[in-house]
Amino acid sequence: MKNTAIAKIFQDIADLLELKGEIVFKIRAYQRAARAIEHLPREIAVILREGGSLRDIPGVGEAIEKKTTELVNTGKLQYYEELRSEFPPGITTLLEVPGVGPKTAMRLTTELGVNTIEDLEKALLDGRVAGLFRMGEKTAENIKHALAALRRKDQRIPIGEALPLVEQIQSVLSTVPGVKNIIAAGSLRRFRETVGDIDMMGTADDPEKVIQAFVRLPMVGQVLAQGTTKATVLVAGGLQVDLRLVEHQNFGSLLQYFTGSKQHNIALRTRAQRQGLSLSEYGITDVRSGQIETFATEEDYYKRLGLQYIPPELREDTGEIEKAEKGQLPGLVELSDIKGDLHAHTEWSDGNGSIEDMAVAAKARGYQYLAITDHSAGRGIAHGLSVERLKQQIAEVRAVEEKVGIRLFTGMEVDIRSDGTLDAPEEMLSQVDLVVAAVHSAMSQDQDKMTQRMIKAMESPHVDILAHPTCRLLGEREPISVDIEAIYRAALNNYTALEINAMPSRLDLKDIHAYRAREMGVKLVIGTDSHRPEHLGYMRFGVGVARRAWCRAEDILNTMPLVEVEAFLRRGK
DNA sequence: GCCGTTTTCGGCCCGACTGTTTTCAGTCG
Repeated sequence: MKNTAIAKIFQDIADLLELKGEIVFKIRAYQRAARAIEHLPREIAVILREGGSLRDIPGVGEAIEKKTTELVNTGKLQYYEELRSEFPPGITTLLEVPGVGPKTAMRLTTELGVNTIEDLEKALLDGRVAGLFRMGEKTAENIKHALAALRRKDQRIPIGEALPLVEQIQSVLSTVPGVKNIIAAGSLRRFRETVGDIDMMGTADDPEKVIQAFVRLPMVGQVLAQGTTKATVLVAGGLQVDLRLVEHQNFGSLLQYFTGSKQHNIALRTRAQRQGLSLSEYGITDVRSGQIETFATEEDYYKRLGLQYIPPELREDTGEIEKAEKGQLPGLVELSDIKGDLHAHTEWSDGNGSIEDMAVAAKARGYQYLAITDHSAGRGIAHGLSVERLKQQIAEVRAVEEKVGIRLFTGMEVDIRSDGTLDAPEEMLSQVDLVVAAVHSAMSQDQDKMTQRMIKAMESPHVDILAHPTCRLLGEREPISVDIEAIYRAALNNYTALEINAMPSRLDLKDIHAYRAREMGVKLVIGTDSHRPEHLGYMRFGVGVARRAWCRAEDILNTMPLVEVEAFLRRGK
């Protein structure tokens, strides 16, 4: 059983216990464990198989360890089955409706026989909800709206769409006179791969003016609320954007609060409590004296708590606070550390720019090198390179290299066939500086076959990089089924770098995978898989993933200067 | 149910909003 499935069950248990009216602390314990398991960089099944302990996972104690073990070993959990049988099936879906909490859900079920979203809709329409004791027209109306919004709302949107939107908003609002800061907090600032909504914060001399400019932005579809310091709007696709203006001296505490994650903040407050401090979005209060200290910057805020500054990408309550206490947080890789891109396409296969276009764009980014890795001739891939065309391409790469003045690596992105062989003859593979291998077909193979297939490819003496290792497309295609730990080991044994593919639709490896790979000592590389010159800008998305994986510059191959990358390519695997 | 330079027992994050009350429960982030 996968971690995601285990986490889902514990979250479900928390919901059911909430409906049951259990004490909140027990409910929180299950929620915390669910989140911790969801974010775990290793599969629990693997940890157990290797005789490891689950008690190291924060929030997992004796009872939850036992239940997790039962789930992994039998695929079922007695406790969960019994708990579920106490309620009508589907009742927890009611909790997904904003405004409906456990108390309301239970009353809907017991007093109105409402068990599903459809039942709820009917009960709202015929006025039964409004007729409940301590409920009224207004409450029913609010639930009706929330339900409509829930249906309309698209899934969480990829960070690749959200970030450019935020930057548009920033660029307009920062021109309003008197604006000092405008920044997105929340999951976007933590660089999660998808975001549910956008929380923006700022400081300004005249907040009202900024709010007015905000609600008049061209991308705003509907204004939900507008006050003097706060406004909420919907933009295209139903995405909600909040803007909140605050006093300058409070900016640090507020930014910290709204950046989250919730789990990080809870852990932080629990710790502060032991020091006699109480944390809130307004600052840090000394419980005994009642004195509140405010903070203009997050750096000062963390410092006051006796902690190293914790970068937003690490704020997930996965051990960052303990490390910050000891001053042991790693210095994370920055976009400015990147010295080149080792995965790019041109019009020689399915790309949209010439070799020169790509080289010029790479040079403009300050890169020392760029690899041209067009597709091999394999089935399903447009305009793959033949032996003859590759020869011509190499000649052109060399000419452009001379002309533009940037080191260009000749290369190929070669398809890994279903049996693990490479879709290019030896005479091609041996001619290029760098080979990127990737799965593009037969993605539904079973786990054993897929794992063997990829390992076989990595064992080829020519393969330098395994690209987008899990082949997922965010919101579109599930990852392939593969023993990911075996892939890490094979990468290590065969001196193959694993790619963090920076295309916003891929982000593959994802954060927790990259975390574990790094921990095992695997060399990672961030590649944009660019198909046109401006795609080189995707690099920042890959860097975001790497930072969430706690990567330092030295963990990433393409932060290395040219000579070291050349040494890597000559490593004689 | 978890956890410990207060504790193996007794605690457990913080504040705001809303609607329906007549002092607050429920929900949210």
